[in-house]
Amino acid sequence: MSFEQLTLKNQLCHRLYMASNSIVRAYREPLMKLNITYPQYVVMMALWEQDKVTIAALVETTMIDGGAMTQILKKMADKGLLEIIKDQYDKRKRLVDLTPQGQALKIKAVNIPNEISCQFSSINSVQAGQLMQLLDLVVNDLADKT
Amino acid sequence: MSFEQLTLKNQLCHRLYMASNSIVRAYREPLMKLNITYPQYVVMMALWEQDKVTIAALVETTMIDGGAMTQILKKMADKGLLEIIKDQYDKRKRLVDLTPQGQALKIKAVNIPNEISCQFSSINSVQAGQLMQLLDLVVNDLADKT
DNA sequence: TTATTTTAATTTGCATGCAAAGTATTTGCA
DNA sequence: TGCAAATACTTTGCATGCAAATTAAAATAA
Repeated sequence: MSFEQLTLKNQLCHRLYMASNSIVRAYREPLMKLNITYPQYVVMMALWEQDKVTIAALVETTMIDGGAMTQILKKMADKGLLEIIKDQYDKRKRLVDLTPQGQALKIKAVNIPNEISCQFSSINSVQAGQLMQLLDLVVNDLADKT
Repeated sequence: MSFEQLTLKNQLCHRLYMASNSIVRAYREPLMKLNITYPQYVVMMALWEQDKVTIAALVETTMIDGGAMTQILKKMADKGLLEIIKDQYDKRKRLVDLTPQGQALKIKAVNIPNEISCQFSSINSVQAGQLMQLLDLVVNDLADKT
């Protein structure tokens, strides 16, 4: 156990922290055209894949905090992108339902992945795949450590 | 340009987002013993490496936002970990100086990297190295895109 | 059935991340 | 020298992330 590990350049975590912040920042401008933030974009992607899901399901898919999710969904509902409906069979649950505008936003968003990937001049698709696999390992290792 | 890219499972960014949040969350408990947050820990690591630096230098090293840095340093100063001194040669600048307590905290922190790495059961050191290299590429590609 | 426990969301308080505006100082140029 | 432009920070407003407390409803046990 040495002090050498306590160095920023040796910290996987700091790398992740910087990379995550950098890439979220990169999304900011393209997403501004859609009038949504990055976490809101994540929610939209989840809903474009599967609509009319419970908030709990959305929390699991996106890994966004439940408390934050409430606030995020409220803002998105205010923008008219979705509606939050009570589940008639279990009144504790709420179902999130995209509005036509929410559905339509997908078309405006379709080019965003390309806009972003254009900024990665030094990473090819193989490396991107490797990176995603390694990140999955990180997330899995850290999951459910209650 | 297909809709298939607009899928959470195909999003490098979402992987990064989840991984970064997960790992910062993992640091929460160990750091609570030191009474600091993760960004504060990053600042401490930077200062343990090099003390008496300007705030601008700290911002560059840590990649923490300047506005946030002001707040973070203020809290750390309140805790007695550091002092913020005016640069006598350039009164716009401030120098950050660790107190003896700030220096001493390093000893209590020395085991944290091990505590964290123990949680990575499915990643070996080679993969960790690969991951860090790939993340550096990401950060570099996205830097200075003003 | 009633009481206890669990589940699903919301709310609250604190700590950032980030953009934009504001404040001192210092530089640089006419 | 004098003033505009650049620097180095700080402040402010908004949007999360996260833990903890709270509320409402359903499931389970007694």
